[in-house]
Amino acid sequence: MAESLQISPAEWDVMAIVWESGSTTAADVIARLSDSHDWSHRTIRTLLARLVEKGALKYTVDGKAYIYRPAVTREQCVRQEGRSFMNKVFGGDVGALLVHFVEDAQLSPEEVEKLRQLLATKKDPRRRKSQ
Amino acid sequence: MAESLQISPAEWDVMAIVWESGSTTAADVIARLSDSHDWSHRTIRTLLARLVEKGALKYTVDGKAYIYRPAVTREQCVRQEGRSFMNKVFGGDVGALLVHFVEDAQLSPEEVEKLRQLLATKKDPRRRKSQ
DNA sequence: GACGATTGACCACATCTGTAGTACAACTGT
DNA sequence: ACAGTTGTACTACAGATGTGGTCAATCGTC
Repeated sequence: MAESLQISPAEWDVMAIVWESGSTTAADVIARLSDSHDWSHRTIRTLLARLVEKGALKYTVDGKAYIYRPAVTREQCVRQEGRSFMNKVFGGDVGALLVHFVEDAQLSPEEVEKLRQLLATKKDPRRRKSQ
Repeated sequence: MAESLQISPAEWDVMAIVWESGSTTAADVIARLSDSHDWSHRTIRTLLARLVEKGALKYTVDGKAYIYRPAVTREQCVRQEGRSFMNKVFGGDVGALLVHFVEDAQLSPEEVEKLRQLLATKKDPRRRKSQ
């Protein structure tokens, strides 16, 4: 199935809402984006249409309006975006990427601990498991 | 100074070389990119010109050719790109970002250990800082 | 049943990107 | 001094992106 979807930053904001909702209408997306963005509803409708065109969203008709649903999973897109970012900025070096974000970020002690535990499971191959 | 430079993926490949070299000529960049990319030298010259125009590179004239040098540091750009990526894909949640990359990546035991140590310095405020 | 609000379809338009081509000047070898 | 080589400047052009307008169908309302 359609690999390598190109989702632009503005489109991500729309996808984020649809992923979160599972299924929504344009009106809902518009309402939810109005807090964070100063976009015309036209703009958002255009983005929705483009996402459908790209195959990132699908819709069913419900009376007058469309019900939008994701056609790709968030994980899929995150993985893809993540890889292309990693390649672009860190030349594919995950280690460097992680070091950068750990250094740049303000992590709470809880997050640090969580990550250390997560790393612990990565260190020991026996606990790696399931591919 | 000039915040928010927009450096495209293709331009990053060029910048990567200039950052690494400190200062180079177009010919050198072209030569070094020929391994990894199948770009016409025209394309690379265009990218160099655009980067100068954007203020990411500067040059001095040396006889016939230009000597290009970075006008912005790699760290600056990495930080900026990192943040916009984090905001776009992870809604600004560094923790989620780190978890994602740790899970997605194949880290060598050495890398895991290095990261755990790095995290250790983050956890304890007393050891923070030290450079 | 006409009317305004809502919604999708289609259109527009400037800018950015990827990817080059053309023109022209300078340096170089003979 | 002239031609080839090399380098920069200017131009091109299609597809992606951000941003939004016009139009016509539809739906609820008076």
